[in-house]
Amino acid sequence: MGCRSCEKPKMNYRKGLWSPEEDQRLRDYILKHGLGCWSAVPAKAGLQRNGKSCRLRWINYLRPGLKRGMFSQEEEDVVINLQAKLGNKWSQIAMHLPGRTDNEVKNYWNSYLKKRVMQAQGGSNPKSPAEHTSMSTTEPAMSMSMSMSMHHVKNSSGSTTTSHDQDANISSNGGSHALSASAPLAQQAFDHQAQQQSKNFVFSDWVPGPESYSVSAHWPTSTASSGNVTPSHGGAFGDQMSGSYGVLPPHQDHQTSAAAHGAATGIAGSGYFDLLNMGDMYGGFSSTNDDLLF
DNA sequence: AACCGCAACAACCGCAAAGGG
DNA sequence: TCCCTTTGCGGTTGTTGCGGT
Repeated sequence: MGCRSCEKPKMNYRKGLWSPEEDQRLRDYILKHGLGCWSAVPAKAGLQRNGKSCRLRWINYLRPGLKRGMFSQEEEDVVINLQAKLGNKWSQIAMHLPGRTDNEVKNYWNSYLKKRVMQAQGGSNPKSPAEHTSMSTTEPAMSMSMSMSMHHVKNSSGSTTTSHDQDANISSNGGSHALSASAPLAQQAFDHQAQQQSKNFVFSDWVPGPESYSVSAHWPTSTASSGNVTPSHGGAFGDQMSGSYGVLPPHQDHQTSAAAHGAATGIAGSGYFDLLNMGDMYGGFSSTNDDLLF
């Protein structure tokens, strides 16, 4: 783990929001050199950030395959139920949500789902992580039933829309019930979705810059899951990271309008790198297993 | 138009675990 | 085995945009 070869000159690191230029630098660097010693990335990429910040930026925003935008009903169900079962183990929860980061899940929970759960529970405080932990290790099924009235909304054939096989396997460790949300919660979540209609369910606006990339990156071969890396929509994103990307409009800032996101979505299916499919390509993507699957 | 409150999200901070020398 | 460094995770804070008054 330690990377003693990494020089680390003491410097005043930049903080705050990332500029498009910084994003581009980091993206370029990772594409060319792959993931390695984060502490060395800033210097080598010409960024005045610390490695920690670079890592976070890559994981939460720049890396390919990320979904952006509202959570689907199924994703909400997964978050609610896994939170009830695991507590605030956001990285573990995120593992079940391809394309979602632990940070995104955490934010979504804190800003929305937690309140919904509280309301559904009659205003009582959500369980503390400790409570979750102890309950999940001893009586997970009880934990589920206590947190909300459960009923099945998914069938065993994997009708979840995440199209990730892993999702079909989500179940309580000790129980036989499928993960699901209570009807009130589901309705509330649906209402929330309706309110957020303007936010399209899109994938990362991770798009190449003005130039075409011809990448021959040094992705750790041991981490390039050959089983998952199966470009099926024209994109070449195998363990060689070879191929060139189409020329796209300049990178949009992450807070662009839904229309801009929609444009990106359209691009994905029109001969450019299929970002949509990448969510499946990197099925296990989460902040906790980048190095394993990338 | 200005102010305020709120929601959403990006990013930082601190801690613990992991790994190499 | 210890020390140091890096990485990963979760909590928290900061920023921005939007709607209401």
